[in-house]
This record gives sequence, structure tokens and C-alpha cells, in this order.
Amino acid sequence: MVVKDALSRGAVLDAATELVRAHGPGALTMRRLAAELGCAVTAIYWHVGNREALLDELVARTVEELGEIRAEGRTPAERAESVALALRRKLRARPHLIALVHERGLTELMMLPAQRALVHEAHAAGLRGTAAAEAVRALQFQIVGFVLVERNRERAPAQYPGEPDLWTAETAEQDPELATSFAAAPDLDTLFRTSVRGVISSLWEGDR
Amino acid sequence: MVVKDALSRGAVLDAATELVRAHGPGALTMRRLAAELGCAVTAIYWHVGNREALLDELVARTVEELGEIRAEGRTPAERAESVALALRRKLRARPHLIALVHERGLTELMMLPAQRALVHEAHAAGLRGTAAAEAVRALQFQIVGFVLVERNRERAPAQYPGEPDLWTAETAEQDPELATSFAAAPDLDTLFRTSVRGVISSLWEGDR
DNA sequence: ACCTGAACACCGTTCAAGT
DNA sequence: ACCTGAACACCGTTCAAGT
Repeated sequence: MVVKDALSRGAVLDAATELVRAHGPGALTMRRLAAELGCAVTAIYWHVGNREALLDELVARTVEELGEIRAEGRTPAERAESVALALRRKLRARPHLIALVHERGLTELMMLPAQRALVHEAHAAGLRGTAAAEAVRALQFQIVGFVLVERNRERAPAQYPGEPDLWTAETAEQDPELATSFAAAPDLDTLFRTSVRGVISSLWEGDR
Repeated sequence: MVVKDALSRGAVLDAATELVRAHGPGALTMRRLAAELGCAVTAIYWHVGNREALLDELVARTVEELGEIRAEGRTPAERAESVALALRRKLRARPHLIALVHERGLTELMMLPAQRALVHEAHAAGLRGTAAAEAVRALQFQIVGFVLVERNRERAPAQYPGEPDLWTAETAEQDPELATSFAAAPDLDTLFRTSVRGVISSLWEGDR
């Protein structure tokens, strides 16, 4: 039996988070939220202002959650890689909320704790000044960009025509192995790790 | 004096494209579009079905426009880089429409002509099979990811606290030059060119 | 302090009716 | 074939009114 507690700001935010996490921001309508909470639509306004303010609050919570990042491993390169992997995992766990953070232009703020951790490892690797800043920024772009691309790919419905349809042996300029590679879905974990390691090895421990 | 032509499918699509290009998909309401065209709201439905079908049509047009890609330069590496630069330029020229392509999961299809051009250059550089496919895919992720990240950055409103606020000499672990670097906005053109060249040089003409 | 229902100005879409 | 206006089911939001 559900005991109906008094409505509270926290309860509104939790219910809203659940709706957005499960079905995306489009599913968050004030009327649906009110139905979920068993209150009048307008009661929500008393607690959180309006829909925009509600979303702002969810975004703020997400930024906080992304802030909890710490490096693991022995060498600076290993520790930087661990930050990259942890970041990707956290970003992927809440795609809709991350998209809201992006929309509000708060990615930079969200990434700051990770940026700090990466700067620490760049320093440990002997990088200083502009070189350190550029290495960290390149890696940040790499990580965030990768997650954005793969999220898009996952969300993608069955595509026609898609890579498997278009990459036959013929179109691949007499390279059947290449056609086979493109026909299969890429292993994103490997692709991410490889490209991150590439950036780290060339900028962290490259020729200097 | 504006002569009112008969309404046509093309006119509807052009007006819709203009609205989306200028103010984003949120600005595309059937009522506003009708006002723009000087017709009844429902006349639009006769020509293009409904709002979703209209957006699908805009997306299809965008995919076609992105298909016109050709490589320039002498060496395969130069030509691959020219594809990357052209792609970034095209993607940046129509951010709202590209976002719609992403939403509909058609990025893969949109990228195919560029992918073909890159495969050609990978082959010219002597790469074959899986190695060629992986090199091309890594570069694709790099390009699309970069554009997604920089678009987000541009859209970002003034952030508080932002990088300039948070990166003082103190927080930068006694590295004032690093603090200065983070306080300034990155040169995105340079950052893009550098990271693309990194990927190309390591995968196209790397140690093999 | 907290919550309600009515009302308003917006949406996209359907459909019978016009020409 | 092409276009219209009325109507419907949704939105977010405001506000006077209740307790």
C-alpha cells in the first residue's frame, strides 16, 4: 500500500529524474509528472517554479555527480587513461541528462573536475604550461566527442541504406576484407581505448 | 510587391528550411510556417503530410548536400586532411539541420560519401583491409566528435563558473602558464587541424 | 505554507466542407 | 487537385481561491 507523503521539492525532483532518465526530456510533461506524484499540476509550480527551473535543477545534480572523478593506476599515462574510461562510463550511464547539460552549455563546468585530474597527471608526466594545457584539452575533446558520436550511433534506428548494405566487395575497391570490416559494427570499447591511448602516448609521453 | 504564387511542396520546404536554419527546429511550428507562407495551417498538410514528414524531408536534403565531397591535394595524407576540413566546414554551416540528422540516426548514411573518399586515400596510402577500415573509422569519429563538441561550446552561454574563473595560478598547481592557457579560449581551427593530423600521421603513414 | 481548479494561449492533427 | 475553418486533444503557465 502506498502511503501518500506530503509533496516535497525532493520528491518532485526524484520523480522528474526518473521520467527523464527512462524516457528522455520529452516525457517530462507537467501533467504526467503530477499524475505520477498524485497531485494537481499546479502544486509542482509551488515547489520548483516552472518546467525550465525543474530541468535546471536536474542538470545541476548531474553536474555534481560527474564531478566525482579520481585517477587510478601507477604511471601518469595509466592514471590519465583511467580518468578517460571513468568519464566515458559516467557519461554513458545518463545520456538524456548529459544531453540536457550540453543543451544548457554547461559541459565545460561539468568537465572541470576531470580536467583537474588530467592536469595533475600531465604535470606528473613532466608536462608544463601550454603543452600541458593542450594535451589535456585534446584528450577532453577526444573523450567527449567520442561519447557524443557513440551515443548517436546507439540511438540510431535501423538504417537503410547502412554500412553493411553499401560496403560490398565491389564498392570497396577490390578490398573484400575492408568490406567485411565495415559490414560489422565496430567494437566501441576497443576503438575508444585505442584512440585515447593514441592521444595519451603522443601527447603525454611523446617525443619531447 | 509580393505576388502570391500558388503554394507548392517546394515552397513549403524552402520556408521550413529557412526557419530551422535561422532559429532551430523549435521555431518550426505549423502555425508560424503557415503565417510565413500566407496560407491556412492545414494547407501545409496537403503538401507535406505532417510536421514529422516535413522534418524528414529537410533531413534528406541535408544528407544529400553533405554527400558532395571531394579530396584535394597531392599526397594521400594531404587529401585525407582536405576531406576532414571540408567535412567540418559543411557540418558547421548547418548545425541545426545536422542535429536533426543525428536525432534521426542518419549520421552514418550522411557520412558515407566522405567515408568512401577516405577509404580511397587510405588505399592510396597503402593501407588494406581491417587496418584501412580502422584508420578511416578512427578519423570519422575524430571529425564528427570534434564538430559535436565545438558546436556545444559555441552554443554555450556565459558560464559561471567557467574555465577563466577556475584556473588561477593557485589552482593550476603552481603552473601560471597553464592557467593562462586555460583562461583563453582555444583556437579551434588549430586544435582540429592538429588532432586530425595526429590521427592521420599515426594511422595513415605510421609505423607499419 | 501549501495546494486546488479554472482559464488562457499555445501546440499538432483530423476532417468535413468548399472551390 | 488544392485549400479552408472548426474542432479535438494535448501542452506550459497564471491566478484567484481555498485550507
